[in-house]
Amino acid sequence: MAKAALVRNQAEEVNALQDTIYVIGGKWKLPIINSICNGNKRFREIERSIPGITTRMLSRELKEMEMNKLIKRTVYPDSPVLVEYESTPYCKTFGNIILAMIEWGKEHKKYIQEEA
Amino acid sequence: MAKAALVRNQAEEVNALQDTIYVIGGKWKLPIINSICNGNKRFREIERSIPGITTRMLSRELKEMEMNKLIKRTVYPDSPVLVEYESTPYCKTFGNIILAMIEWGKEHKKYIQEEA
DNA sequence: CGGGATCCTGAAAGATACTG
DNA sequence: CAGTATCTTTCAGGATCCCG
Repeated sequence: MAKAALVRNQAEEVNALQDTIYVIGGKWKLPIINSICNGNKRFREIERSIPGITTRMLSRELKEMEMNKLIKRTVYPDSPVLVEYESTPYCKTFGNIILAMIEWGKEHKKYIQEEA
Repeated sequence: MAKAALVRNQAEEVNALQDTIYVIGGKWKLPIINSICNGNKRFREIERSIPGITTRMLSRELKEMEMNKLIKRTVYPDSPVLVEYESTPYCKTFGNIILAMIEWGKEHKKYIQEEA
């Protein structure tokens, strides 16, 4: 009984972990979420804030994230057209993951530098 | 000055985030780390604990993780041969990330189920 | 500025079979 | 049990050019 419960919980946790990996998989989703949550609103602004990303990838990811209600896209049809992206509350649920990963990355860098 | 500091910190955080994504990228590294940290030691045991993984992927990842000092591999050369994998302290530094991701996955499942 | 449309490659991952 | 060896496929991601 206790054994069964333990096994079930482990399976549940692996599944949860794999689901999360599936949702935020790839190189760009978390950096984009992070950028927008940091207050970047414009396309080029977000682009510049993420080293290495191309317009194509940013465009694709933003579109997908809008469909998935992760961000809100607003067009102000003056000329020239102005577009703004905002994070939704749902987007902010990734905060803990992003913080943990930033933290790990900083520690890792320290570790690497001490070794060298 | 304050602005410069803010910008620098943001850049530093993006880099840390991207470094972390690079290190734990792919579908399998975190689930494997999680499994071993949960006490699974044997190859087939780890394999069974991770839905969808193939022996090939597990074999490759374990080898790489051993090289990177994430795990320790011990062979007990009785017959039949016995092999055990253990997590190193370095491996455990991913704990917070994994916990945050498991937590998110569970919440996400609740959210999906409420919608349906 | 804010993207879209195409074309293309490399690496990740899957399938299957086999070994000591 | 604990893997290795091939072969194949998919697709995320890059490069480039184009548009209003």
